[in-house]
Amino acid sequence: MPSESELSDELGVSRATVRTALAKLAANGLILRKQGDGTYVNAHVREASAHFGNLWDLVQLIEGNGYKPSIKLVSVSKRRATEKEVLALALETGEEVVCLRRLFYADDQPVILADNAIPLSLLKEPLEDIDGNLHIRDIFQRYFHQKISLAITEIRSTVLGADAGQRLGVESGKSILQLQVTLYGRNNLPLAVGTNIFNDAILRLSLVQAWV
Amino acid sequence: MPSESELSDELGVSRATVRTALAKLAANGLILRKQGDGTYVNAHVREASAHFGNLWDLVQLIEGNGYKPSIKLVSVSKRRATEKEVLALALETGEEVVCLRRLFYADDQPVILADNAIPLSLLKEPLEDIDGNLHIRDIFQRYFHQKISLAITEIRSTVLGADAGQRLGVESGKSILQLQVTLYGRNNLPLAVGTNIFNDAILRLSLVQAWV
DNA sequence: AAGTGGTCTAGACCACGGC
DNA sequence: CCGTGGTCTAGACCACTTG
Repeated sequence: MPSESELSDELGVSRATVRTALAKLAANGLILRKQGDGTYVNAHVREASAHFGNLWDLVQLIEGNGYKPSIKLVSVSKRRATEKEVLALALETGEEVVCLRRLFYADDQPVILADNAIPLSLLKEPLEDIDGNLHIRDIFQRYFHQKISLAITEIRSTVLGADAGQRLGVESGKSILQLQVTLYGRNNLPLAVGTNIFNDAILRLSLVQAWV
Repeated sequence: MPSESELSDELGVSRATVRTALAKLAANGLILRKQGDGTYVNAHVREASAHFGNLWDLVQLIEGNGYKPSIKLVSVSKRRATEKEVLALALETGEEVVCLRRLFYADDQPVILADNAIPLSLLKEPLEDIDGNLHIRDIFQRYFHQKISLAITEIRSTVLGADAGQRLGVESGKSILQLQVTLYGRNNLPLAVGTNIFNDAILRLSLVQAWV
């Protein structure tokens, strides 16, 4: 790529401005910077599906694999929080959670079964209004009036159960990926916990890391 | 945290300098920045094991789980590259690769079985000299005179084979994580492909993503 | 309204890599 | 040696959040 000074001349901005822009690209692994040498575009990025560590953004994950993503709501309900959920979501025992079960498709093929539990106390709109086909980001914005600011994803290997197997159209008993996600809001409080059963026979889960 | 202006005053540096420092922390999810509000330390980071997307750095991964890491060389040899390796490493058919098989321990418990294949043509020192207990970064620096600049890791779920099961002290047939890593050098050419069998019953593989 | 982080300028010097 | 990116300064204004 052109050097920083060339870019700042051509674009009519200061070098500092060019640098902050390039820094963002570099942070996502899109370009590689080498002191004393130059800046290069990262030709290997296309090989990865989750460029920016967006493990929790299932829509992007499917797109990154070159498929057209779509979401289908399986069920929405409310129930008492389990002990695990009480712990993870910082609830009082006996509090209720909203349960979203959704199925993600890649080109009309089911690939991810996503279960989410969200504290009922955060819900700002009627439960029945929830449009389960939306992006999780928009669901939180619209019905919970919350913004997601942090996600922690734990990746596990597990054996596919009968129920999930049927939903995904895969014989149960197979080895499959499980992404356990905890989402946090702007106030640093937990918004949701989720379990995503991920058919890694169809979708690749690959990450880039650019070295300093 | 103190505001940028406070920090720049206290530390006697310009605000721009403070900003670049904070930007690095934010990129790794260690702090959260909110325009119009302030900068906050991310208390949830400690829940993650691989903060910086370092999926290929197994030593850091083990440390992140709170264990003391150690490496034991199982075998080092050379052989013809497989077809897959020819493709992934951009070799000619029939070229040879150096094969490193290593076992990673967490507090003296085997947790990761790592197989690496590196083009023999890159080797700059005698094969026998290789110290398999070193960090992969140092192995490349010392014996191949190469620096790792990019890594792409693909995460899969698989069934544990008999051989790997024995090495890891786990009964074979279990569901387990497989990390397939491709390392690239400064010149953007592939340095190595690796398959890491990862016992996720002991080690957690968790990642943070800070939202913008 | 006051304070925060986000963006930007126009300079300067340093550390590194390739030739 | 020269050009590259890395670091740094001392200002300025804007966008946003909170009280």
